Order: sequence, then structure tokens, then C-alpha cells
Amino acid sequence: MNEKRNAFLRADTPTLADVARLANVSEITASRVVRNRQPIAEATRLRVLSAIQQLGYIPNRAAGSLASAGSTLISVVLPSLSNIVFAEVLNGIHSALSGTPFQAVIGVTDYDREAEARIVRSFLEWQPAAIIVVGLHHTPAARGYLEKGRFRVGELMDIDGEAIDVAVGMSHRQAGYDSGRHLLQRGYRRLGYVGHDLEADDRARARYEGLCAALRDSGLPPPAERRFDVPTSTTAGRDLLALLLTEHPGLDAVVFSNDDMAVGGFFYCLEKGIRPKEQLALFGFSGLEIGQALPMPLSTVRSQRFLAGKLIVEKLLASRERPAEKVTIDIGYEIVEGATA
Amino acid sequence: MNEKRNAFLRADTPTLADVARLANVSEITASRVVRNRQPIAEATRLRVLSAIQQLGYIPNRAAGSLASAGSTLISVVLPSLSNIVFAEVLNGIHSALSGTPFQAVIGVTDYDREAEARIVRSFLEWQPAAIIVVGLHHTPAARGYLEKGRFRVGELMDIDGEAIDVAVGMSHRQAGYDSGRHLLQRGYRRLGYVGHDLEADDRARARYEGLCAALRDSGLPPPAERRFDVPTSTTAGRDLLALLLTEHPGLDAVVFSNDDMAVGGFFYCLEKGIRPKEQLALFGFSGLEIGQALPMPLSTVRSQRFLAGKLIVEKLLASRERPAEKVTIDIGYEIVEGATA
DNA sequence: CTGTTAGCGCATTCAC
DNA sequence: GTGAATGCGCTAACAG
Repeated sequence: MNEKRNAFLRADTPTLADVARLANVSEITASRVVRNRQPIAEATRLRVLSAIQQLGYIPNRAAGSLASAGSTLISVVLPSLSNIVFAEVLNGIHSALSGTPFQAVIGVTDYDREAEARIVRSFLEWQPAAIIVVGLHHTPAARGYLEKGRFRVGELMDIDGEAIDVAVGMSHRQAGYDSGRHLLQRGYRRLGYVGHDLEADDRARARYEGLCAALRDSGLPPPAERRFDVPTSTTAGRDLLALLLTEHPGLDAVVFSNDDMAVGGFFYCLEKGIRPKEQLALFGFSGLEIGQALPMPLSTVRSQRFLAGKLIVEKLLASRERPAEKVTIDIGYEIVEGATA
Repeated sequence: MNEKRNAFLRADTPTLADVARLANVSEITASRVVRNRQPIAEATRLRVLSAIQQLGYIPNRAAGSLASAGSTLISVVLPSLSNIVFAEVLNGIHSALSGTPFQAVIGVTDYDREAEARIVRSFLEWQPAAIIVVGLHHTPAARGYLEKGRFRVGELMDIDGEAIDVAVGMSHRQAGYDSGRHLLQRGYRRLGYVGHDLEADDRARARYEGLCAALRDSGLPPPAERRFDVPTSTTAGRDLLALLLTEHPGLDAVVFSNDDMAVGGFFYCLEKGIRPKEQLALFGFSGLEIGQALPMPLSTVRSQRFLAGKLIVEKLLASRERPAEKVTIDIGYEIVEGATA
């Protein structure tokens, strides 16, 4: 099929040259057909297509990337895959990618900035069309890579900071503040906080700080709190609420670092016969389906993970070059009244 | 930096040639250092490393792939990212990948076999080191691609069928059967079934069939059922259980297509004051954290998603070539007694 | 509308 | 332990 090729090295897959030969055109013409590039006469297009079909030709992207100095890969760097929130983001990203020639390569940092930097660097090796990261805070090295490359950069979830290229998200500090206001307006005064590892999770920390600010602005002290350096989970929420209530029996409302944790808290209340809202208000963050499916819908903040992922991809794919102006899109959030606060 | 290069086309990123020049070695020597290939004198190694450092050299994987006819990409094709189960699989895959030079490219089929075939084909364009798919059933085209390529193939979650290269999973039919046995042994006789779209989800269908077989073997009719062509969700579980109980008030146990649905069923019981197990047994599948965190731990089947993902990657990376024998690894499952059945 | 020329950046092979 | 020659498969740029 391609006699010049080193038969020991390669599998005998047809190349563009084979297609071109069979269709009686030059390689570049075949290449244009493969990539849908104008102008091509309909007749030759069909001839090439038929040759592709006959040979079962599959383009070699490595060669294409090398020749054109770019790829159709989109690198996505996420803090975690255990947290369903990022699975939803990824889902949004995929929905925007489907039907395009672009494909997502995934990396997971486990909330470690140094790991993020390493992963970004290794993704650069593929000359991606875009890199999507979570948050606006990166190591200097990572920021350096992201700033100077010839690819688009998307920063997700957060807008409290300066974007490199495009940022899509919401203000977590403001959401935390509004959560506090929500509770204060409803008369709750003795607030508690149950959280997971805030060192690692910037956005959870920003919400916590916003909450404290709301209390401060009403002349109240920071919430009684119980945190633990564990990943977020329902079980953690349940167990930490138990601890918190033992230590601070007089609380009338508890804010959780997110809905996973809050659902755990709800289960704890069920077990102990504590009536949510009436005896103890529960407040989450995310607006997960599970929280809204509880017998009492969880009071929470609805963030838009799927939309954020989808939107950022659409923005990034709109142009290959970075636009002159950095763009920050606030997709906002919504306080969900629910039945638990 | 590299004067021969077409400055209009390329960003001015250093290449291996630049590194070699600066370190006063040939390209191939520099290449050996980059790839940690023996033999290299320690002194030259350090010189090259320092040049890499100085220039901020980042290898071009497209060029490497092209020259070596292979890549360090692992393609992962999943039915869905909305279902947390696949996020967990992906998590397992990533945990096995971390620390290796391999990276995962993700595709999502939405449970559509034709989509799976298209995605597999497009992943072939990257000459991946391995392709991981879910299940053993594919379109003839997809199976053709997978069978004949020069890459490893992993099939996840299912072992009821013939593997192409390596399969890691469990028998869903057997799990369904055992679920039925569990309920029958505990005296339940009037069984119902609440499920999501079984046309799309082979494994859920296999479990359903296993359940029917268990009933049949005990001389009982198939379960009263309520299915709906929706993706799996807590809300769906709750609403479908409501419908099922309206139509079949006399049921004493309900099997759900998975834990998401079963948790919804549990919530429904809470709302209506139905006592799980005592008045109505609830049985799920997966062993999700949320089910075990309920005030009454859900009776279910624990499958090992994380482990499956991790294990299949380890098996696939063990050798670049497909072994002579196809391998099927049964990672089994565990009936979780729980408190709801 | 189509083809020619000339690499893209790296790894293989084999010689030294 | 190191290097020279060669080509992987494809596409940009222009000419025709």
C-alpha cells in the first residue's frame, strides 16, 4: 500500500498518499477533502471520498498537528472527579464539544496547585487549542504557561480575580454573603458552619469568608464551626454536624460548605428527630439534584455548573486567537428558598 | 532561536534542536535525555537538562507520536457523565494514570452505540496507546476498529460476553439474580421494579433479567414494573415509585435499577410515612455513598467502579502489545444487607 | 480548482 | 556513549 514505509515499524494503515493515489489526485487535494476545505470540485470530492471509504483511511492527527502547529485537543484540568460538581462541569464541556472536531483531555489535580502546574505543562506538549482550568488562582509557573501560550485559556467557576483570557463563573464570596443574609433575614442568629478542607478549596473558603462578612455586618461573631480536612461527602456532613451540635448545642442554623455535606446534615437531623428549619436551619451550596429531591427541599445556592462548562467552551471556540480584551462572564447564582431554612 | 523556521507560522517555542545546540550535543542525545533513555553519560545528561531548563523547552508530542508511531494517550469512551458511577470509574482510571506519562482523552456516547463507534474511530486518529470502552457490546464497525488496531483495548463493567483484549467487571445478570434471591429469602413475594431507560443501558437490563430469572426459578411472575425512558435520577426514582404503588398497592418489595433511583424511592417513603423494609422493602444497585449515608442504609449491591477503572488501566499498561490470550477479570460484587430490605 | 515544494519536530537505525 | 542520515504523515504557501 505504501512501499516506502518501514514495514517493521508501522502497522499497515493507509495514509493520505494511498488515498491520493487511488483517487488519482495529489495528496493536498485529498487532504482538502478530508478537512472539508474549499475549493474542491464535487466530482473529485466524491472520488476522494470513495477512496477513503475503500481503504478505510483514518487520518493521523499527530501528523496533522505537526504540520499545522496546532491540535484539536482541549485540555481540561479539574480539581477532583469525586465531587459530582466537576463531573457536571465536564458534562457541560462535553455537550459543547460534541459535534465539533475538538476532544477533551482530562487532568485531575486533587486540589493541589503544584499538580495543576505540572499537568498544565504536560498538556502544553500537545499544542492544545485551549486549556480550561478551574479558578483564577494558580502557581506563578502555571500562570506563566497559561499567559504566554498560543492557545485559548478558560478559567471556570470563579470571577473574583483577574482572568487570563476568558473566565466564566460566579462570585463565591458574594454567594456566601447572601447565604448569611438569607439566614439573618429569617431571624436565625446563632449560626454554625460545617465544612470540608478549605485550604485546598478556594471557592469554599471564599463562601465561608462571605458568610463571616455578613455576620460581621450585622454585628454578629463568626459562626461556630467544625471543619475537617477531608474531601466533601455526605457522611462527613452528617458526622461533622453531630460533632458541632455536641460542642455548640444552642445553634439555630448551620451553613454547610456544599450540598453534599448539607444532605448529610439533613440525614443526621432525621435520625435524631431534629426538625429542619423549625429547630435547626440547614443551608447548602450548589443546588444538587439530591438536595432538591429530599422530602424537604434543601435551602441552598444554585450554581450553574453545566452551563459554565458549556459556555466557556463556546466562548473559547469562537476564535482561535485570544481577543484583545480579557472577558469575565458572571453567570450568577440563585438563592433557593427550599424548606430547610 | 531556530532560524530556519517559518516565523509566520510558528510561535517561537524552542525545539529539541535548540536544546541540542545549547548543550553542544546532537538532537538524538538531547532526545534521549528527555525520554530518560540509556545510555547517557551523567555529565552530558546534566548539560542537556540545564539547557532544557534555560530554554523552557517543552517537547512536542505530535512530533514524537509521528516519529514513533504511537502516543501516550489513553482514550476513554463512557456512556454518560451525568451518572456518578462513570465519574467514579474515570476517577479510578485517573488514579492509575497519575505518575505515568499517559493521559486520558474522554468521549461520551450518551448510551448510543453509533455514537460510540464514531468516537472510537475519531480517537483512532491519535494513535492511542489504549482505548477503554464500557461494556462488551458494540456495533460491528466499532468492534472492527477495536479488534484490528495496534493498541490495547479495555472493556469495563461487564463480563457477560467475549472480551476483545482485557475486560474488567462483574456479571450484572448474576447480580440481578442475587438481588432477587436476597428478597425472596427474606420472605418478600410481591415484587415491583422501578427502572430507567433499559434499551440504552445493557447492564441495567441484564440485572433486570437476572431478577426475573430469580422470580421465575421460585415460581413467581415477573415483577410489577414501572419504567420510563429517562436518565437515572433520584427524582425519577421517587416519582416512578409513586406511580408504581398507585397501580400496584399490594407490593411488599421494590427493586430499583440503581441506587440513585432507590434513594428517590426512600425519600418517597419518608414523605408518605411508609416504613422501609417493614412495609416496603427497597433494593438498589451500586453501593453509592449516598445510599449508605441514609438514616437507614440502603440494601443494595456494591459494585467496584473505582477499582474497575484503576485495575483495567494497570492491566493495559502492563504491556504495549496485546497478549496472546484475552483476559477477563471478574471483580465481583457484594450484596449489602443494609436496613431497607 | 489543483498541484509542487518544502518542511513541521522528533525518534529510529545503525555506525562509530 | 554519541551522532548522521532519514522519514513519520500531513499541510502551508504559493503557483498554475
